[in-house]
Amino acid sequence: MDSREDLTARARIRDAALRHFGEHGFDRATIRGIAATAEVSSGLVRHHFGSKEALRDACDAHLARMVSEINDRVRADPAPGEVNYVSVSLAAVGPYRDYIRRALVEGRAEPLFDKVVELSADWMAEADKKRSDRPVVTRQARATVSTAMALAVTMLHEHVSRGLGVDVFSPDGEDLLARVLLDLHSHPMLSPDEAAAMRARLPGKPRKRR
Amino acid sequence: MDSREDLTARARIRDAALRHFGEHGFDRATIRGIAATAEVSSGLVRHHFGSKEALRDACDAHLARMVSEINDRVRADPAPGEVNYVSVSLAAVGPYRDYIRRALVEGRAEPLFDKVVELSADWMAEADKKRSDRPVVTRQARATVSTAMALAVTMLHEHVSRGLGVDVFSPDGEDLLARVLLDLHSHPMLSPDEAAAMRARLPGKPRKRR
DNA sequence: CAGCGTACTACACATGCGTGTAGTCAGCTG
DNA sequence: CAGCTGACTACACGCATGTGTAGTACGCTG
Repeated sequence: MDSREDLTARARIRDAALRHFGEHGFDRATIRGIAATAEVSSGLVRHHFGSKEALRDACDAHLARMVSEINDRVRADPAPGEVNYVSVSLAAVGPYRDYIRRALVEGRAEPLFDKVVELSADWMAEADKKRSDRPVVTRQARATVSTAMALAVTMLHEHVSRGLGVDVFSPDGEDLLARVLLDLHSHPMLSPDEAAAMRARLPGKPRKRR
Repeated sequence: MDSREDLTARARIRDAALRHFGEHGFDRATIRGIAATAEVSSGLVRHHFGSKEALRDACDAHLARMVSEINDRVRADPAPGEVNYVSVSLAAVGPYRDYIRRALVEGRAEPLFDKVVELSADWMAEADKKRSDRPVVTRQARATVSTAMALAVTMLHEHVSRGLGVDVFSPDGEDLLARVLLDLHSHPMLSPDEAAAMRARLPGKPRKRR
């Protein structure tokens, strides 16, 4: 098998950029380095993408397409018991993990985040059916925060790995993480009364559903 | 009041660096820019800190000191009903927020993260007393993941703000966020049986407490 | 074959940046 | 006063990097 994997030069450049941006960050990554990885001249990078920023935009766009595909796949398959399907799906993207992490933290990759929120909201809609009390905040709001939390482990994987004593991206780490998440997600930190009491102590007027 | 705030040049440089690193990131921030903000020559930056990386190390160290102080203060004051004291404390640091965010995501600022985990573990020890079943994973592990989750909103604040429709760092945003967190933390995503079922379906041998 | 557009390369340019050097000035010590 | 040390500045060097330009090879179309 050819090391260039039969991809067009343009695609090879994009993939190399994804890797370099992910590994070193946008600033430290160099067009020359990307070109070398893609086995093309640095001029060709400019020829195809125009500028470094445009190259990153192309990477973002490519990522958005891939996330759409994953999204459709997950949506097609009910995948019932998957708590942290979010992390799983993202981890599955493998080499793109670092890129995604940076993109998310820098506030880019909106479609990615929003798609995952959608998914989360769907799942939450199911869960809400079994719920006795009426939520005081939108499902959208809950899904958003919940998504951010689900992504936290990936975002802070160095620290989480250190705290757990295992690399969270290793099989052992994933296993332990799953057990921790199961525990956290099945044991509320607050009882309903505690929550109500604290909500009552919140400053400002009681907020209506938005 | 003097705009230079009566700080020594060294301190002004450090503070300026904190701001610049936070706003633009380590790479995009320039020693010259930092020097300008601190109203000193770029040479003095080198004189005091030796190199750009050493300057960042000094920032990290300064941050660690501040976090220690916050840590002690929080520990001294029982601060009973504070769910998201983590975010609160960090948000309180204000101008350092962006710096902290980057440091955490880049895997630096270990003392910061670990201190917060400690705090979280303390809180969790209290909560565990009211718990009927015996956790299958360490408190340390739960505290770690829980801390990462608590930090998620700050890490991904752009996306969370977009999802909530309010800037999470504005008063309105903080209020809404508190309500969302109260809801999420008082309603488990999984029932104990569901969790048990899913745990049973996990691959690998059942893991002992570590 | 002529003409032409596209993929692609080699190379030069300009610039911003971290760093290194030399030197000034104030304050302290003997 | 002489001598020294440390805070501080001005300035130049070298280098990496994004970008711009000129040119080549190849395939298509008439």
